[in-house]
Amino acid sequence: MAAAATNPPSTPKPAMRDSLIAAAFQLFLERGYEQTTVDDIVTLAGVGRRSFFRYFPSKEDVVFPDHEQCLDDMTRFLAASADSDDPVTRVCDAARLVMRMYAENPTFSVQRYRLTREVAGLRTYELSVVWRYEKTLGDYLRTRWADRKDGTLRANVAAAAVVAAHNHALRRWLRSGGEGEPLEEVDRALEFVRATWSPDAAAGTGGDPAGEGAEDVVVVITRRSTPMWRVVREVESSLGEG
Amino acid sequence: MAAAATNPPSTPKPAMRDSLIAAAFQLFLERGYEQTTVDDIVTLAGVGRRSFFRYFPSKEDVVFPDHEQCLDDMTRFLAASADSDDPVTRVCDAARLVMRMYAENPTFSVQRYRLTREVAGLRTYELSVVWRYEKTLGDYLRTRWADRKDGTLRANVAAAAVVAAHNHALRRWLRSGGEGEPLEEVDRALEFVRATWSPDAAAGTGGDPAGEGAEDVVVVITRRSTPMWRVVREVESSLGEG
DNA sequence: CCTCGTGCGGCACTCGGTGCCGGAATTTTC
DNA sequence: GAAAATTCCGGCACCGAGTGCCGCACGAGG
Repeated sequence: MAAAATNPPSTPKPAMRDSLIAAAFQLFLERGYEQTTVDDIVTLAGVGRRSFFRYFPSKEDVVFPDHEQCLDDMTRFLAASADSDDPVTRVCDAARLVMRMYAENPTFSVQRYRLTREVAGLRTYELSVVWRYEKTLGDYLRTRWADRKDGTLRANVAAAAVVAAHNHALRRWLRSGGEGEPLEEVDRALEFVRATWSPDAAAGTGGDPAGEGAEDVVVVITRRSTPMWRVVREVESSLGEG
Repeated sequence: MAAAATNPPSTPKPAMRDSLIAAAFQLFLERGYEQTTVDDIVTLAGVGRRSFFRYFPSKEDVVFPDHEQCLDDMTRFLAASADSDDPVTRVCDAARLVMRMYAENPTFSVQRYRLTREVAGLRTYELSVVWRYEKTLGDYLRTRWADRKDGTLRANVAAAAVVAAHNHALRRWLRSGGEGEPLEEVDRALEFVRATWSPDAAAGTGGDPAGEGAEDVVVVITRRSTPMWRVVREVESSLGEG
């Protein structure tokens, strides 16, 4: 809440926190989550029990040590968006942030996935985290569609759809053990959502906000039922703007 | 799971369970959820502490005493569906079941809503319940769209959209204090989802027997430098083949 | 009358989580 | 460079949720 005000350049890196995470996962993986007590963790880490709860509000939090930061990044990313951006596209890019974070440490992500699949308590905790992401996306869409008819309904449903598509790709990748390129999978899934949500015609320069150089490629998504002249007109006007 | 095999006609009605629910809500409403201990509840109900956990696995469960039954109803409802039914429509009807259950006891639902809004622990518990509904809907859609391209992705996203629309209407109604007709609101919201998901099919008619739709969305990727007439020719020939 | 199954209450215990305090380390200030 | 203040850490004591176990009362059946 009121913890870190300025630390985008480099994290102070508290050593004790990392050692607690390491000790916790070592024990979780070798004897299971519920079979490991907090006392076991702090004994292995060589610190006091009280210090554990200084860095992690609960035992579950040690399993998801980076989500708080990622949620922060997403909030800032959405806050830094311009009014000219397409809201749905922006939200999809925000979801990509989460996937990127998982992809940074594949082995860690897969290990955690195994844990969350087996332990019911961790699953519900993960649900609460996912809910915060969805709420963040929904809040952004709500403000962008404030003047629109059924704006909040549209925002809620769209946020849920984006989260579902992201999780679909994420889980597929995690189930495969971290093989393949997860970013491509999530792009496919999100493009599917975007296609069903801007059905008349969506055209623009390809994804990845940070990636330069691909200005040349144009992606067009439409439906069979849309008349060809409408597609052409939409594409031409979109190209004209760029 | 393996508890009740046959009790659709009439519930055996354990008296102690109901008295525990009544005592719990009385205390929750007058001094708050976290300020009420299980000992307080069983003292007011005049039963032993051990009996509380016989009927409710956790303190949170007493707040949602009917969801287990409702989830059971939904599962049976979906299992009893015919292959001729439109999957999306069927799932929307299943979501209506949940709304109906809330609408049966408006005051109770509103009181519970107030609690879940304030207490974080109850919110996450509710999330886990909602997740089970979403999973049930998703499993049904997955089997119905097993042969379809991107069937599981489509199922996951559609289930999430239906749940989001349902929750949107539900929360609006709960926030209003239980005024108005909740079923109408949820119908509107679900129709919105159905419109964005089966746009070709008109509302009401069973339509679209699971054949069309998957290949409805067309994705075209090309370059800026490609002449428009080549793009059009390519798209038209590609559509002709399909 | 005895027995067996069941539902309930009453412990005693584990473990997650918190408040509080004292001490050590580190930084600030003169 | 020493004293003072702040921060960080460990060690309690404590609360409350949840569980295992045992004993007891009650009703059904031989």
